[in-house]
Amino acid sequence: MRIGQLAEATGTTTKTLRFYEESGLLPPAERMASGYRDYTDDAVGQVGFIHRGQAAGLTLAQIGQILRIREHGQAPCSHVRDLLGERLRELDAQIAELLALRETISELHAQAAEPEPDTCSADEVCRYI
Amino acid sequence: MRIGQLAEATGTTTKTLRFYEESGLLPPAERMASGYRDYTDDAVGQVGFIHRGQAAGLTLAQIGQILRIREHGQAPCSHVRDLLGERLRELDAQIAELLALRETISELHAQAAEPEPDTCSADEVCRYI
DNA sequence: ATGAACCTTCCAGTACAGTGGAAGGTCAAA
DNA sequence: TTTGACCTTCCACTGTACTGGAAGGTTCAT
Repeated sequence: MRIGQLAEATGTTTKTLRFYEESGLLPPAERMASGYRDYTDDAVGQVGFIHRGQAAGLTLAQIGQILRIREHGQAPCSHVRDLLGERLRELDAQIAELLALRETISELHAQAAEPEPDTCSADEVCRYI
Repeated sequence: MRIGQLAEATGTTTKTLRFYEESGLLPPAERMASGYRDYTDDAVGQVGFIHRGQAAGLTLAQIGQILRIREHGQAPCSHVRDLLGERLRELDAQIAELLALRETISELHAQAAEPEPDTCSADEVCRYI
């Protein structure tokens, strides 16, 4: 399979696949006589793993860690457990922050929903902020 | 006021203040004979406006837009209203996305909380992802 | 006069996950 | 044979908001 076909099969771009290879997330592909990358069907699953990792909120660096543990012949389960736990805590913090921000903005927006004030004092940029 | 004093008064750094000036968020400061930037007290309020804008979830580019409207002598109220409304919609989408992601990760994490499986098939990287 | 603390400019780098484009090679069909 | 789609490498850039550091000038106290 050539890189364009793999890209189509996995819903990504050739640029991204080369970037993944360069980043150590995909093993360097075999090459055809022409120099074109020649992927086996396994590659679809490998890219799928990367995408599932991303969907689970992991960074490419973290996905790379898991892959490297697996390459060393170990089961990366406990590491994955830790990563997911950590991500969960980060997410909770992030969501709380965003909800607080939403409150702030919601109030500002409600105030700003009033008709254009004729009296915007010249010494402030905007009374709503 | 020199730049270090303004930085302290506004809770930021000299690097950041020079960056704001370069980005057009602060008017170029007057200079002393030595070449040092010389700020008036107004600058504290100007930096405060930037910080309040950031706290309201606006980007520096958006804050710059508001400032430029104000410079043209217009009241930027309706523009601010639009920006806040847009930001609110973005936030809602972002929060929904994060909550969905939290669900996904939570499930994966619960599965991964079981004791280390002895049987991790060799053809998958990690059964939890 | 000398050292510390402050200031100046300029260049470059951070994190993240790619994206854009140039210059050139390969392959199949018309 | 030539056109078009595909592939290769390499380098640089995107956006966001700064941050780090070098090399040098200024101010003030000791």
